[in-house]
Amino acid sequence: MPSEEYVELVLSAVERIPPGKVMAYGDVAEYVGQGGPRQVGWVMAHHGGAVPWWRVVRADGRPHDKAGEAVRRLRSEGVPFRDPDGERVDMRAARWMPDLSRPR
DNA sequence: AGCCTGACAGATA
DNA sequence: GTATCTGCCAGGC
Repeated sequence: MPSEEYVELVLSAVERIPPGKVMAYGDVAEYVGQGGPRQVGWVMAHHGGAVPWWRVVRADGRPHDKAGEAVRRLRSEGVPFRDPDGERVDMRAARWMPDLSRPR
């Protein structure tokens, strides 16, 4: 079980993702500098309700909630999809990383 | 220790 | 394009 501090790091990173953009689990892990994609997944599974969880997707662009609420929200934010079905986000265009030079 | 599981990722076939 | 496998990190049994 990750420390509370780790949980906070992950959640704060997710909170910074602007509408219309997304981050992969691995991206979040890289940003917080510890753990891995699966740890981020753990955090989201247990504390995701408090943050814009739908902006965290798999590296291949598939949202966790396939064809469900995530896709609906992402579409309404203008996130580009590779296919009309909304199966996969266009990561090339929608991928985002926090501005390291301007933390907080 | 050994094996299994998971909101994952990358490589390979 | 899909399907599998292996690696990854942390935890549960």
